[in-house]
Amino acid sequence: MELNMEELIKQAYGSVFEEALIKEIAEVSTLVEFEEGDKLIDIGEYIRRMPLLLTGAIKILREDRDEGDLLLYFLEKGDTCAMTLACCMGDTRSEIRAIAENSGSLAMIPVNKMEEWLGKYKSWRNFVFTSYNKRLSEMLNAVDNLAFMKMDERLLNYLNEKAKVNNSDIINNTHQEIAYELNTSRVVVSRLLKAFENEGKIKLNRNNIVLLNK
Amino acid sequence: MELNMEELIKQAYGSVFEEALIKEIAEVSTLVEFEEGDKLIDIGEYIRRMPLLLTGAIKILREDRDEGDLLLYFLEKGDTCAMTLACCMGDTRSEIRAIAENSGSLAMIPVNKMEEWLGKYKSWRNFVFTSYNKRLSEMLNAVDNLAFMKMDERLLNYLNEKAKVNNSDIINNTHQEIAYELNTSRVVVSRLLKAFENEGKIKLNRNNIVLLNK
DNA sequence: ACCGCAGTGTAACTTTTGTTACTGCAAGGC
DNA sequence: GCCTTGCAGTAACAAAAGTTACACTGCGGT
Repeated sequence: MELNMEELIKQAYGSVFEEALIKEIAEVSTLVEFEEGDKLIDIGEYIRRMPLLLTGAIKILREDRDEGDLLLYFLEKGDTCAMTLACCMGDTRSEIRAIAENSGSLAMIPVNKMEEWLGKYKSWRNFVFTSYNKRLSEMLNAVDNLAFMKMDERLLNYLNEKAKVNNSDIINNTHQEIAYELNTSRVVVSRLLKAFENEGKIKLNRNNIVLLNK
Repeated sequence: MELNMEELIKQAYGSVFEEALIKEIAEVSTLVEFEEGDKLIDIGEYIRRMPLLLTGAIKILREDRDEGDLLLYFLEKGDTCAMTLACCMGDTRSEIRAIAENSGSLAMIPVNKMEEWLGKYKSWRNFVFTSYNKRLSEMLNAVDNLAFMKMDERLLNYLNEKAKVNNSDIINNTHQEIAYELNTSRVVVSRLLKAFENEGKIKLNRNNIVLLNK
């Protein structure tokens, strides 16, 4: 199962990191493979190693006070989690939950290397800052969704995002699961989905939704 | 008006930066004083100099698609705007608006120094990362507010935050202004405020609100 | 003193979202 | 086959938030 680590990293980060850094990463990191639904990080956990996403997609969730979660954003190939960065650097507990959206793999890097490379590699510094910026930007996007959009628009966005990260127009989720990630109720989701179907935007089946006329 | 720059910086950042760095900052930065209501950064602007807040408070707003804003968070002494960091490093346009909540002052630092210091001073590196982390954390807080709280709770939070940054239990805002920053309507704000008054939480006057029994 | 106006209070109504409850349906296990 | 169970559809109602409309009230300007 141990493929060539260097090749794997190059595929996801070849255009971002310099040769020497890729070699170093390959040396010190361990490969972790995950399956859909795996809980990669939970709220309150300390993070000892920083993950670099090689393949697959991960969803980042924020927990409701009473119950339920809220999807903040997805991570894809070439992403890392800035929340994790925050935890590594600040040595604090995770404020979010990370769950595998589909199967994939990541390289885990020891925290001390992370800091060392900040001084050593300009490309690493750039990567770290770019990651932070991307995450802030996604958070702004999440805020926009919550503050300015009604449920129907949020749901439509959700379906499109989901289709994108899974690279398929078929969404394999129950209404209950969707409701959970949008922090609303199943009945509301069913209602809105039915309306979308009547408008010809989607086709509803048992356990899956097909996006039409993209 | 030109007070001793070094002293000013030391007051706000004495415990964060090392001596040598404070000296350097004092040398290259320019002092900007601002009054309540001054627009410091607007959406779409490029940012050429990075601001360090010395005194006063600044509110950071996100613009609605059609009209109105939404308050994301406040900055206080010792803070900088990570969104600004993002813009400086990434050389992109600002995604947020920054307006002075009250009068104060800031030190403006040329972008190139910022990068130089990243290599030179550990305390600067720490500061930059801490700022990013704080901002991510505040964004999470904004998300929590929007996703999990009803309007009454959001309003109460808003009043408390406002009292804190202005260091006064008297809030000098019209209902209309509050509605604007919470992205709701004046009628809703008046309604909820009246309910708070009936519950003995606040005292309503013309153009100001007094927080009681803290 | 009077006017004008911004700020506030409030009623009445609509829209959006959440809740409860019940129905039917499909797939898998027995 | 039949039962169980999880999923989806829908009605009916409740709560929260947004909208429209209008009245009242201080205050500043003239």
